[in-house]
Amino acid sequence: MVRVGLTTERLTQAGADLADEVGFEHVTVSALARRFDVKVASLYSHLKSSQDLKTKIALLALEELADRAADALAGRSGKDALTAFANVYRDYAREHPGRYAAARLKLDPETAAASAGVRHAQMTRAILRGYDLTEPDQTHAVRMLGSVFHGYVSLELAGGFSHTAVDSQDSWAWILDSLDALLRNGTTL
Amino acid sequence: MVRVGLTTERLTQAGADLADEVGFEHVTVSALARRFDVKVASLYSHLKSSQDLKTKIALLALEELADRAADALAGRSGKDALTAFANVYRDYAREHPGRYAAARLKLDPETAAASAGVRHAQMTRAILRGYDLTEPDQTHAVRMLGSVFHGYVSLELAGGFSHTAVDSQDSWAWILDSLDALLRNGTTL
DNA sequence: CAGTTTGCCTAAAAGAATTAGGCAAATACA
DNA sequence: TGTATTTGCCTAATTCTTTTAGGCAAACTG
Repeated sequence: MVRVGLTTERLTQAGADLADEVGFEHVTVSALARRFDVKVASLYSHLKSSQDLKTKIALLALEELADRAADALAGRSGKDALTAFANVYRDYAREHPGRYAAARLKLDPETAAASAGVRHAQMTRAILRGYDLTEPDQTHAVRMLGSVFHGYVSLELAGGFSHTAVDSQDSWAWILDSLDALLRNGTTL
Repeated sequence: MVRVGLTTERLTQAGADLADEVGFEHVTVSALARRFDVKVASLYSHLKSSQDLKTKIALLALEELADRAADALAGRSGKDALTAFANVYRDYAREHPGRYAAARLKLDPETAAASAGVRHAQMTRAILRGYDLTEPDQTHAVRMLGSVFHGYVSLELAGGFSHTAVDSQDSWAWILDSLDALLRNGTTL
């Protein structure tokens, strides 16, 4: 009976990889056990439940995403920062569709408050400091940016933009131009 | 052995109701059978599989949403149309969170092409006719509107906007104002 | 009212989640 | 180094969900 060396971290990582391969909705404790070639019950020393596994994958994805975003924002401001930030989301979702789906999991309020989700909000506000917005407009703008980024990425991932001849990359650039213009003009449009 | 009168339509309807009550991800053939007080196997005369049920709920939701949107658009144009259309999405998602989640299910291309999803795209284009956009800008704008509506609604539903003092309704209005202004100004921002 | 269709059933297999309790490997400690 | 303790992974069992096969009776067809 050789010990494989399971830990919560390794399980979470492998679960995230599994999500990218088969889709987050198909991540299961059984499949994860198979991947480590151990019995299912063995995972329950490290994970409370199937839901717990999903939550841990979500938190991992949020961390990774926040780390990448922080990297991308370093030394940038204005439209440059906006674009870099937006591309982090889009690129991450394309590279890691399962992890991205996990990041969209609805977390209970305490878990969400302790997650990297708060860093995301902070970074969005940091970007908006490059534009001239005061409250409550800044909050409105935070929400708008979050909506556009998440909405675009998730529609694109679902294949929603593959029917038309127009290239998705062009639409993305156009949208970022538009958002930048919008924010520069403040509320006086 | 009294016959309950199961039909695919009744099952789909009840499945949609169930989704609104317990969440689309918790919709199961077993739960649906329980609701009709019949044995699980009985549903398989009307449904091919669990996936089939989910797809049918998704198609139902897309139809309902398109019907509401068509109603809302009748006799409106410009910002009035834009606002009415956007509110249909948001209101539907708030009234029927399970159905809305179902409508976001990834459908295989043929199913999607035969679904009410195409009406949604057509209506979005109809709204944009009230603004002065030519291709490919119109396509970019279609994608942007879709992203914002879907993104906002899904973030709001996930509770993402409940942490701040700023009212979600105000942000929504601000965003619609911004989009209208953006589209009115064309690409010359 | 006989014949056919068909709706809901029982039965059964297989995958997935979860808990309880056990044995052996790793670690601690004398 | 040998013993004691912890702990990692196991077997076993329960429950729930999905899905298929085959049967009987109710509802239409004539």
